[in-house]
Amino acid sequence: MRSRTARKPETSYHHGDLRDALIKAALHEAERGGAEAISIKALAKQLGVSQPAPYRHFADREALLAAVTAEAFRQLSALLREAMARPSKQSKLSRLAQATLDFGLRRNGIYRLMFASRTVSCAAKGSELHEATRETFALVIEALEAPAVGYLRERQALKIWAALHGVVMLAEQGLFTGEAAHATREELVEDFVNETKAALAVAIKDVQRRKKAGA
Amino acid sequence: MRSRTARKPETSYHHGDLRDALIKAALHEAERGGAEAISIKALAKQLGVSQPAPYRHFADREALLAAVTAEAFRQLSALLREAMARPSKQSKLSRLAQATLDFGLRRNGIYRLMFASRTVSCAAKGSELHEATRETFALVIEALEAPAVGYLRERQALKIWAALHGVVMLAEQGLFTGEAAHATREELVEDFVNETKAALAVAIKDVQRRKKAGA
DNA sequence: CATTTAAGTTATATCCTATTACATTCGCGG
DNA sequence: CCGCGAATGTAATAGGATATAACTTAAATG
Repeated sequence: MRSRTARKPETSYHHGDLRDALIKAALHEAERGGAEAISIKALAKQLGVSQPAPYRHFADREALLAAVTAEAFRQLSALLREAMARPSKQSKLSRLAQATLDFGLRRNGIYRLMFASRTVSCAAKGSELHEATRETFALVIEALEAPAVGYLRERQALKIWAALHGVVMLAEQGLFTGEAAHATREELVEDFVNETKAALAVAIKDVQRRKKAGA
Repeated sequence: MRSRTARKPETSYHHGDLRDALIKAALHEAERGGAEAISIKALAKQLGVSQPAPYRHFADREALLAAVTAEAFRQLSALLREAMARPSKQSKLSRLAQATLDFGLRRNGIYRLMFASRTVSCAAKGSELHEATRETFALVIEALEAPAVGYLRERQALKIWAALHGVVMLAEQGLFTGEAAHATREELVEDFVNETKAALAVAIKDVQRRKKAGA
């Protein structure tokens, strides 16, 4: 009766790992319905504990959402890392970009939790969530496969990251379906990838040229 | 006692224009808190009507949100139209882009309602909301100030529109503040604008060249 | 093994959505 | 001008969610 997830179902009374089970179950709920689909009461019932039990682990709903969002970022990071590590003819950046698009569309409820809620912007500087978002963005920079050239590398990372999110957003809005489908989402993403590469190449040459002139 | 908004406060009992008042009040609530901040009960109280009164005008909360979102799109359209009409040294596209960024940051709660909720993607094809979103996107195409060149013009519109939303999203996440502030939001937007113009120019020349070759 | 503490339970308060049945007013045809 | 139907609003109520308080059980640690 305790079971259903049967993590460490032990004797009874104590769940064993309720905190973790809550996050995983919430992530599952959010998959389709986004943040709104996460109900503490429903989660408690699903996991076979009393309704207020989750409050032992999370101060309030917001705290749970923050933890879920952080976990989602870690999952995205893992996915991107895997995509970048995979041998392929395409560039790392291209693989990261397409993987992000895929994640954003497949797991859109979670994606909205990560990028379209106020949870992230409210995250304190040292928080678990803040760290998780920073780590993900670091992967974007890594995917550029470019040396640090002033602030230009970070700037290109910001640009491609922004563009990617925009594509996911518009795709979810249905701007790529029907009559307005003048390009596929993948094509657009590839466009942005190529523009980023071109801009980076120019920036790097520029820096080297300046260095030579100064030397 | 009826008043507070004092629209057409008449005798009593009948509000006069409850539907409209609800939308306006809801928009105001959403300004800071997004969709979650819209409570039918609270709105009813605010407008001095009984709690179930709004249900005479909207089937459920979702229907109200859809109407509010449609109104928000019309307001954005008006803003963009104004920005494009305003005499300026800058291009129409640049003005539209900066105006969108401004709207997205200033009225972020509403912006999230428009672009980060599932309300829009669930809108039926002929619905008020669907039309409002299409009209806004039409303004983006107009801002390109380019002739129709196959599907390429719409494609560029999609790209700049996506990029803009991405910038708003990341800005709201705080990726432009602190150590990661390797560029301002405005700079990034201007970058995207310029890339769009360049790509469009190339596309147009390409089409003309092909036309000449065919003639 | 005793005691402290982490983790869970029952009961309850409050807020919100939504429905049902009833009341009031508006406006239009006779 | 009046009366009747449709639109609009109200009161009462059901049901679900968050959150807190007071109490209980099991684990862990000296």
